[in-house]
Amino acid sequence: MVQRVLSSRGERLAETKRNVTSYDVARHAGVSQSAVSRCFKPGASVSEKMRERVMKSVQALGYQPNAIARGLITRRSNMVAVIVSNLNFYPEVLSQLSARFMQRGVHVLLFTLDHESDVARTLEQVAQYRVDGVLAAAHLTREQMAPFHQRNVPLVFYNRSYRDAPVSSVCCDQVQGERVLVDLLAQSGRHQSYALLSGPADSVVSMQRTQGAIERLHELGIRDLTQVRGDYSYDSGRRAVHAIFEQRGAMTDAIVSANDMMALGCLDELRHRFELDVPGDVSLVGFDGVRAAHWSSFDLTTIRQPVESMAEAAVTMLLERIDNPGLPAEKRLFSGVLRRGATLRH
Amino acid sequence: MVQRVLSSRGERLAETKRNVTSYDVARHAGVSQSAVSRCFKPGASVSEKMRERVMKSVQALGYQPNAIARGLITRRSNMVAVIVSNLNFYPEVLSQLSARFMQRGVHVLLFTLDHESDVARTLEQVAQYRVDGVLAAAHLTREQMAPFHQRNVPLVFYNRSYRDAPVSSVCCDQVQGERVLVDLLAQSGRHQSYALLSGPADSVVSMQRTQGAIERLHELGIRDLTQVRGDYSYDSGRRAVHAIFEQRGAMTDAIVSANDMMALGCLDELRHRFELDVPGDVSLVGFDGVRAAHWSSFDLTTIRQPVESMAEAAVTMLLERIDNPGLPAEKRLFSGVLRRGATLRH
DNA sequence: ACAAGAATTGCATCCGAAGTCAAAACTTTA
DNA sequence: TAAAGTTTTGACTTCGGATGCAATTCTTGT
Repeated sequence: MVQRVLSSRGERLAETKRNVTSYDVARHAGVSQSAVSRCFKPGASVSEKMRERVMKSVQALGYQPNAIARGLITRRSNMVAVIVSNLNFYPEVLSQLSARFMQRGVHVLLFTLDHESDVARTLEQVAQYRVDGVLAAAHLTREQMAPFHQRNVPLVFYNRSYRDAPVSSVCCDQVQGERVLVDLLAQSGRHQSYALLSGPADSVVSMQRTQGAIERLHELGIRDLTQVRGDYSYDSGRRAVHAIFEQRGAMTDAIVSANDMMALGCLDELRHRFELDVPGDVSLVGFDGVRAAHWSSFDLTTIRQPVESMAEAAVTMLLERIDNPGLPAEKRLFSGVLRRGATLRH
Repeated sequence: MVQRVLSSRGERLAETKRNVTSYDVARHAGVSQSAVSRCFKPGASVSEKMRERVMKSVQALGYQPNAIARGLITRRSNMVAVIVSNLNFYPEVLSQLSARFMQRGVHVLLFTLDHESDVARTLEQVAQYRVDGVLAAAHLTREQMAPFHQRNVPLVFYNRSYRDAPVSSVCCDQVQGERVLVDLLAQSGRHQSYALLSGPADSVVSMQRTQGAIERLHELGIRDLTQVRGDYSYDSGRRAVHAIFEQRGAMTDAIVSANDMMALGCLDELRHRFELDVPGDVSLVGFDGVRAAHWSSFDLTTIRQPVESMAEAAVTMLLERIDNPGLPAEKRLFSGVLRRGATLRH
C-alpha cells in the first residue's frame, strides 16, 4: 500500500512539482526569506555580497517571484483592466494602449464586450481581480462606476465623456470634427441634398457625431436632409446607400457618414452598384482616419482621430491616478485632424 | 500632534479604505470565515439558512471575493496569457480568442510584441503572473518554451508549428493553401511570368507560404519568377509592385502575395499608378481572407483562414490541457477556404 | 582596541481566501 | 428517547512574498 502511494506520487512528480519559492532560494543560499525578497525590491537595503549570493541561487533554481503573492500583500496587482466594446474595437487603439502599458511595466487584463450588454458581469470580474485601474472604451452607467470610486480604483474613459460626472476621459472632439466636415462639404461643392448616416443607436460617439453634423447643417440652412442608420460596419454602409435612395427617391449630393468603415461601404456601393462617380456625383466624408481610408482606391476625406496622442494621454492619466489617488478627474479633448481626400466635389 | 494625525487619517479615510474581506462578511453575519468562503464555492456543503444569511451580509457590505488571494491558495489564477506579435495582429483573431475565453470564465492577460524581439522579457512577465496557460501567436525558441513545460503550464501556438517538438498548435495549412492558389493561377490564365511577394524574413508563416508557392511553381515547370519581399503591410505591397517592375524590367502576368494586405496594396498600385487592369493585365492572389478582401473595390481571390474554427480549437485545446495536464501535445491543421474573387484572369 | 553610529540581516506578522479535520447540530431508526 | 448516522460548521493552517522592527554586523573615529 505504501509503495503504491509512493510510486503514484513518484509518477505524479512532474505534474505536481511545486514552483520555486523565495523560501527555496533562501534555503539554497543559506539566508532568510526576507533577504531574497529584498533582492527583488529596487532600492532596498542589501549588501553586494548578499545580492550576488542570492542571485546565484536564483539562477540555480530558476526562481521567478510570484506576482500573485506579491499583489496580495502589496495590494498592487500591477494590472489594469482594458474594456473595449467589440464595435469600436478598431485594432489600432488596443495595440497602442497595450504597447504603452507594457512599456511601463503594467499588465493588461483584456475584457471585450459583445453587445455592451454583459457589462455588469464583466465589471464584477474586473473588481474581483483587484486591478489597479480601469481603462474603458465602453459605456458605463453611474451606478456601474460607483464601486470603482468607492474602492478608489481610477477609471479613465476612452472616447466617452460624462458631461456632468467627475470622471476622467480622453476623447476626440466628435462634434467639432463633424462640424468641420460639414463646413467643408458646404464650401466645396454646390450640394443641395445631404444624407446623414449614423452609427448604432446605443453609441454615444455616433450620437455626438450625428448631433454635430445636424447642428451645423441646420445653421447653414440646409433643408434637404435624409437620415439613415447603420451599425458602423462596411456592409451597413453599403446597405445605407440603398436606404437613402429609397427613402428619398433619388440619391443625395452628399453623404456624411458617422465613421470611415461605413463611408467605405457607401463609396464602393455608389461606384460599383449605382455606377455613380464619387466625387463627381456624390461627395462623401467619414470619420476616424482608419488605415483603409488612405488607400488609393478610396482616398476618403475624413477626420483622423489622433490615436497615438489619445492612447498616450489615456495611459498616462490612468497611471498618474494610480500612483497618486488624490488627483482630480480630468477630461482631455483632442481635436481630430482633417484629412482632405478625393471624395469631395469642388 | 495627535489631532493632526487623527485628522490626517480622517481625511485619508476614503483613500485608504480597506476592501471588504470575507472576514468582514463573517463578522457581519456572525459566522466563520470558512462559511463565507464556502458560500462562493459551488457544490460546497452549506445549509440554505447559512447561505441566505451570508448573502445578505455580502449584499450589505458589497463584498467581492479577491481573485488574487484565491489564486494564491488554489494555484489557479484563472488567467491565460495571450501573446500576439503586432504584425500578425489582425483584430479578428484576438477578438475571437478573447470572446471565447471570457465566455468560459477565463481571463486574458494580453501581451503584444513589437518586434518579436522583446520576447524574453515578456515571457518573464508571463511566468511571474502564474497564468494557467499560454496562447502564443508568436515565435518562441525551444529554450523559451522550456520553463513552461517544466512548470507544467500548457502552451498552445496559433499559426506556428514546431515540426519536431511536442508542442500543441493550431494552424492553417499555409503550404497547401498556397499550392491551391498557384494551381488556380496556372489553370485559369495563360500566365507566363510570375512574381512572388513574401512577408518579413522572420515570419514562419510567410516562409511556409512562400515555400508552398515556389514548390508548386517549380512542379508546374514555371521558370519566369520574380521574388520580392514586403513586411505584410499595404504600403509594402504598393512598393513591391515597383520593385517587381524594376527587377524584371516589366510587369509580370501574375502576382502571388503572401498575405491580403500586401495584395491590396499591389492591386491599388497596379490600377491607379501603373494604370494596369486587374485581372486583365495582371492576375493577383492573396492569403488570409481579411474583411477588406471582400470589399467590392477589390474582390480579391484568396484563401480564407477559418478564424472562428481555429480560435475555438485553440481555446479548447488550451483549456483542456489546463484541466488535464496529462494530455499529450496535439497539432491541428485547418485547411484554408478558397475564395474566388475577380482578380484572376480566365 | 573600543564606543558610537550606520548599514545589513532575520524574525515574526500580514495580506485574503480555501481546505482539512474535528466538533457541533441535526436526522433517522430502533 | 437514546444510539447511530448524516450534515453543517468553525478553528486552524496554508499559499508566497513584503515589511516593521529588533538584532547583528560593519564602519568610522579616537
